[in-house]
Amino acid sequence: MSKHVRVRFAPSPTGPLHIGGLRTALFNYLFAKKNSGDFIVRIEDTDQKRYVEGSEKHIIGSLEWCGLMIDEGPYRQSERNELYNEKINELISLGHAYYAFDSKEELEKLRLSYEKKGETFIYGYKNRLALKNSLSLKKEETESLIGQGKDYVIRFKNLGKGEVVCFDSLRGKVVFPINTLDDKVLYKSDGTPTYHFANVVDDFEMKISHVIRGEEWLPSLGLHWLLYDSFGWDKPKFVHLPLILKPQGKGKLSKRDGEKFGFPVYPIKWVSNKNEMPGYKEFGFLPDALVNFLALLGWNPGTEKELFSMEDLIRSFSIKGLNNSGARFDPEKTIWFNQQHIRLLENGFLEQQLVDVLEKKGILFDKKKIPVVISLIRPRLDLMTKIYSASKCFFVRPSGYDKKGISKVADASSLGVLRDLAVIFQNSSAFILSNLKSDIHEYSKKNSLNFGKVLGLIRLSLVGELSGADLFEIIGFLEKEEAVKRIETLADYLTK
RNA sequence: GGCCCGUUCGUCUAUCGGCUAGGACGCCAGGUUUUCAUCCUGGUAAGAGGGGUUCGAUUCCCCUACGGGCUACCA
Repeated sequence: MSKHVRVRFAPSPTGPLHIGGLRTALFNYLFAKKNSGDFIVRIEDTDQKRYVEGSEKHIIGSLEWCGLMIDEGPYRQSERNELYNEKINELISLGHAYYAFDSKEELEKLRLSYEKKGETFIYGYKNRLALKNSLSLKKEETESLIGQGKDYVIRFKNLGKGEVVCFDSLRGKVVFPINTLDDKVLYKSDGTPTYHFANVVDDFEMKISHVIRGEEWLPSLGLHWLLYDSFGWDKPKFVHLPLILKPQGKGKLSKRDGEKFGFPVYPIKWVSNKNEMPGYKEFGFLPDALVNFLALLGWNPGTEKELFSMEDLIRSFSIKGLNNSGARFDPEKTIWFNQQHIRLLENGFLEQQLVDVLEKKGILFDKKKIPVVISLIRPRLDLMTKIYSASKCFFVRPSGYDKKGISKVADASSLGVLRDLAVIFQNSSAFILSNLKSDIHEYSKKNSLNFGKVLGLIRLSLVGELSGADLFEIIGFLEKEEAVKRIETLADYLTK
């Protein structure tokens, strides 16, 4: 009975897509897929001045990387001018729009003078007859001005009184007194529509059933509502999503917060002639993890489940689970989600990733040993980019030693201890790890050394730092000769 | 300034009038018998304030405060 679900994601190509926009796209996508509907992408490029080269590519690329499959589009508003022309003429003949000839400078002046009085200038019902437009001028004057090629815009003609009662699926009734609304410009003097007009026309023409967009559009809902009414069109359902706020401080998340706080704000890297900003992908995040995190920022399934695949999200998604207050973005939690999603990965996938890095770095390795390495490093992988740093000790000798690590475990006695350890390793004839462990324990006890510190010393010599896989697993992997060699190398290093 | 929206642990959130206010991230402590990490257990910490309505309000209504958004021939 209810009509076919069609939703759209409508970004403007004024720069890269950031995670706020991505989340809007995601909720649209989830809603569409949940209801076997269509996910449409429409590029809102009515403002040529703000067009940024490469934006569209970045937007589409980001959606693709996250697994948001586009059913229709991308449409471009710049290619649909004929339609808007037709519709604006219709609106004028319906008496709901009019020509206005005031220059930007004149209006700017007016605004300023109102501001000085502590009032707000509204181009609308109250004062439009005192301004230069087709409502105040005689018909001939208007025609002559247009005939002369004078610049004009087309404005929406507000009723001026009463109120417009709108509905938002999340907030219920939203009421705007019409006298606080202005006669918004629908058509610019360059002959292209503004956002408001193109957006409403397209949503109608594309048979959009649900408009799911950011809360920053809520103040425009009144205007949009009136536009639908003026045309006599059926309205879609409206859902205004809460905004994503900065991790710290005031305001909504912005593109510059990434640089400021050191976390990515773009799904994939953004390259412009000015700079190159890595995205979640380049930081080592899995798209599923980003999607999972973003979905839970402003939505909840009503259960205590936290980990979702895209399929899970589609299955559980509902508008009712959406929440209506802004959410602060927490970079820490994205890492946790990523770690969790890495744990869900197939071994084969991780093994292939490791093989790829090793080959790229030109490091020789025994392919049979890859699965063992993966099983050892897997629990400590939070970012995919760490797959190499976490496993390099299995393939190459430390290129240096972590300074903090040295200061933590090394002291005057370390040199002697390392020499002794090399001997213990050497003498461990069968090289059975449990025996080796008890040998080292006994040695520490005999020399009243802290066992943990001794192990730290060994770790430092084998790995180069005080982190990584289980120490005895590493020793077993490297085997006696290599382990001894690395211990002696650290000893030599400390001699200097 | 005007208009619109919002307000539960530090953060993300649950609660559709009965709450000893639940979960997750983070942090802290302990355990997996002495390394790294995972994991497990426990701990920490909250309904902005004031009025109503009600037997009973975090939940409903109003006011204030605070936060957010919009206020362009930008989207």
